[in-house]
Amino acid sequence: MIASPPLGDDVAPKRSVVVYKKNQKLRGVLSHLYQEETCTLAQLAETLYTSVPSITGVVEELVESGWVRTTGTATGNNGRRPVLFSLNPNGHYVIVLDSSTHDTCFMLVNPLRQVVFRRCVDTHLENNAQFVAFLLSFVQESIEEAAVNKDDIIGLGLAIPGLIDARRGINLTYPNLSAPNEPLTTCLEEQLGFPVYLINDSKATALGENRFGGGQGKKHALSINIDWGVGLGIILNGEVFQGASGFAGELGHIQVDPEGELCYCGKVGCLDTITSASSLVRRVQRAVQEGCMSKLAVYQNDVSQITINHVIEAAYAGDSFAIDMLHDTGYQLGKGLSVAINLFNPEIIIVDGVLAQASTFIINPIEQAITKYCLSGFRNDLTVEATQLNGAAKWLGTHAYVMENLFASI
Amino acid sequence: MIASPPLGDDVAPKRSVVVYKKNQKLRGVLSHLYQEETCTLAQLAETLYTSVPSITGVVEELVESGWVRTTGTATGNNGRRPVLFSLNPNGHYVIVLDSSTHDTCFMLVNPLRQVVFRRCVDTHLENNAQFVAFLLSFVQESIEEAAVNKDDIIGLGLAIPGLIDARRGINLTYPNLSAPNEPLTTCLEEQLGFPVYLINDSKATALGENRFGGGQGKKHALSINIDWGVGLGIILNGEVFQGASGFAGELGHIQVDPEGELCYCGKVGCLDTITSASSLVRRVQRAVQEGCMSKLAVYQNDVSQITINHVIEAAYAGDSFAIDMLHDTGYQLGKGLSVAINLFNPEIIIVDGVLAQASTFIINPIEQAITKYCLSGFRNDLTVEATQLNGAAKWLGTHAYVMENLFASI
DNA sequence: GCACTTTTGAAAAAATTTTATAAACTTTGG
DNA sequence: CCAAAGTTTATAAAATTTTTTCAAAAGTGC
Repeated sequence: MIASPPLGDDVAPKRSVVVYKKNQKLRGVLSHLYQEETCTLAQLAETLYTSVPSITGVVEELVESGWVRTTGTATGNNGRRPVLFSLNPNGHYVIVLDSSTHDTCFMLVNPLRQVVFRRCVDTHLENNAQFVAFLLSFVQESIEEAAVNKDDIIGLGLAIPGLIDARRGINLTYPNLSAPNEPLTTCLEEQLGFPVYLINDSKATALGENRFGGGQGKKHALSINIDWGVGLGIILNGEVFQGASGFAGELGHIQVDPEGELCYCGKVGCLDTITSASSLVRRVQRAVQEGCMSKLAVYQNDVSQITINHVIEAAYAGDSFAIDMLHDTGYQLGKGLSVAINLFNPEIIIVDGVLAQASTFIINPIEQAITKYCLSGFRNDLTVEATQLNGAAKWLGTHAYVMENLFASI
Repeated sequence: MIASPPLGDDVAPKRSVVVYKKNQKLRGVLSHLYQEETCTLAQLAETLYTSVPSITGVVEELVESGWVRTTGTATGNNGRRPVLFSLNPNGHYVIVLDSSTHDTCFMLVNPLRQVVFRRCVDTHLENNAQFVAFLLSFVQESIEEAAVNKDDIIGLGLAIPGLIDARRGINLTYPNLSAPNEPLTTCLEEQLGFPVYLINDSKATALGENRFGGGQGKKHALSINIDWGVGLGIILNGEVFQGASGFAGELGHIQVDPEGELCYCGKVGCLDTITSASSLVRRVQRAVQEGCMSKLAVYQNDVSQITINHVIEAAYAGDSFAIDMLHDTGYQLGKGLSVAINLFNPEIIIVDGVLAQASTFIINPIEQAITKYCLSGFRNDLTVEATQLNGAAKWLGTHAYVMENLFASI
C-alpha cells in the first residue's frame, strides 16, 4: 500500500529541514562573498561551520546559476594555491535610486558594487503622486538607456529622507507619494516587476559606512549625515537599527539650545535648527551682511551667493570667522549627539554629508562637546571620524540593504 | 600506515563541525525549555529546524546528564499525546544577588525559576572592598544555611546599580569594590568557584519584563525603573542592549527642565533630579511643610515620615495634591522618555520600581507627555504599561541573564 | 466501530563529515 | 640549481550522522 499522495499545491509544502539548511548555506555563501568580495572554499567552510566538500557543492550550484564565478587563484601563501570565488558582476543588477531634496540619481550597480550606469537629474523629491510618476518613467528610461536586460535586474533600493516604515514600505514624512493605505513599494513593484526596498537616507549612509567605510566591523556605530538637515543612522550589533516602525534615530528634534530658534516642528532650539548645513549657511550669511570680519565679506553685497563650500574653504584658508562658525556648529552637534551617546554607547561616530569635508574643523568641537557632556566611561572606547567614502556611503548602503534583504528571502 | 597521532593537548583541538552542531542543539534545547518551561519533542524539532529523531537523541542525552526530565504527557489535543519535557528543578541552581542602595538579597533559584531559598539583610551597597568581603561571607553563609550541595550551583548573577562594563566585569560607578584592573567578577569567581555575572539593575529588570512579564515577545522595549534614581533598560531585537562598553541607556542625565535643580553630575534639570521617587518625596515633604492642602498635611509636624507609599495611597484616596505631584513627575518623566522614544522607537514601555504601584496616576501623564513630545508615528505602535511582576522582574531578569550566558558558553 | 490525528520508534535513504590521497606550491638544505 | 620536506588545497572514498519514510501506537470525535 502506498501512502496518500500529496494533495497538490493547495497544501502548504512544509519545507523540509534539508531544504532549509541548503538555503541557509546559499544565503551564507552569497552574503559572505558580497561582503568579502573574494573567498576560498576553505574560508567559506570555516565561517559557515561546515565541511569543505559540502561548501564545494553549494558553490558549484551557485556557479551554474550564474551568481558566482571563479577569479583565478590566490597567491603568496604556502601550499597549493586555492581557487578564488567571487560574485559574478554580469547580471543580478540592483538599481539604487537616490532622491533627495535637491536631485535624483539612478545607479545601476552590479554584485561587485560597481556602478555600471549612472544618471542624475535635478528633479527633486516632492510630496505628490506626480513625483512617483516621474520616478517610474525616470527609472524605465534609464533602464533602456543603460541597455541592460530587464530580467537581469533583481531589485531596486530607494533612499529618501523622512520617516520611513520600511516593513510597510511607506514614507510618513511624504505621505502623498502613494495613495493612502497603499505602500509606495508595492506601487513601484507593480509597475517595475521586481522587488523594491525603501530606506531612509541616513540609515543607508550608516549601513554603507559600517559595511565598507570607516566603521567596518564595528558592532555599535552612529553616523551623522549633516546636509540640509541632520540625520542620524544607527548600527547596533552590526545591523542598521530601524526600531519597531522604522523610525529609530530621530535626533533632529532634540532640544540643545533652550533659547534658540523656533523649529518648524513647534519646539524651540531643536538640533535641526542649529546644526544643519543650511542653518549654518544662513547664520554665516546674516553675520556677513551685518559686516563681520571675514574673508567671506567679499560677498557682502550678495550674501545669497555664499555656500557651505565657501565657508569650508575659508576655514581651510585660516579665516577665523569661518572656523568659529564651524566650531559652534560642531559643538552644538556634539552636545546633541551626547544624548545619543549616553543612550547607545557606540564605539565610533562617523560624520558624513557636506560638512564632513570640514574634517577637523567640525570633528574637534564635536569631540570637545562629547568630552563635556558625556560621562568619561562613554568617551574611552569612542572615536569620532569623518567619512572616507567621499559621498559613496549612501548608495553603497542602499545597495547593501537591497542585497542583504534579497539574500535573506532565499 | 597510520596517520600521525594527535600531539597531545598542546595542539588546539580544532573543534569539529559535528561537535559544533551538537552543542548548538544542546544550547537550543536548553534555551527553549528555559523560556517555555515545558515542551514536546515535535515543538523542539520545529523551532530548532531539525528532525524529531535528531532532537530525541539530544534530549535523551540531556535527561541522562540531569538537565532535563519528563513531566507526563500533554492533554487536550487530537492524536497521540506527546511526552512533555522540562528542565529538572533539582540541581543546576543559580544564585541571584540583588544589592541595592538600601539592602542586599540572596536568592537560590532553580532552573524552573523557583526561589528555593531566600535571605535578605539591610547591609547596603558601599563603594569599598569591605562590602565585597561582606558579600562573599553573606553568600557562603547563605549557601550553608540553604543546605545545598555547592556542586549543584552553576553560577551567580549580581544585580547592582551603576555603570557596569559587563564584559570586563567591573562597575565604574563603584570602582572601589575590587582592586584597580582586577574585575569584580574574577575576584568573586576565585573565592566561590563558579562563574559570576554582573548586570546593571535596570537592565536586569528590562530583561525580566521582556522574558516573563508584560513585554514578553516584543522585539523592542524600554523599561524604566523608578526608584531612588531612575534607570532605563533597553531591549532591542529581543536582547538586553548593553552598548560597546555596557553603559547604554543612561537617561538620568538628560536635561528636561532648563530651570530645574542642580544635579550632582554638574548639569541642571537632569531627569534624575526630577523624576526619581526620592526627589518626588522630597518635593512633597517641602510642600506639606509649607502648608499645602492635602491629606498628607497630617504629617506637617514631621514631614520626614512621609514615604512614597503615603503619596501613592493618598492619590488612590483621591487627594488632588498627591495626584498632581504624581502627575508632574510622570509628565517630566514622559518628557525625558520622549528623547529615548525618538531614538529607539520601541513597541512598549514598561514602568517598574516603587512608582509602578501608582499605575494610572503615573502612566497617564507619561502618555500625555509622549503625545506632546513625540511625532505621531512613534505613538501609534507604542503602549505604556505598569509592571505586573510585582517586583520580581529584577531577579527574574538576573536569573535569565546568567542562564542565557551559561547556555551560550556551551 | 471507523475515520482521522498525532506521536513514537525502527529501518531505509540521503546528506554530510571525516579520512585519505593526489596535486600544487614554498621553503630549505646540500 | 635541484631534490626533499613541509604546507595547503582539491577530490574521491569511507564513515558517520541526519533525515525521511513507514508502520505501529495512542488518542479524539462522529
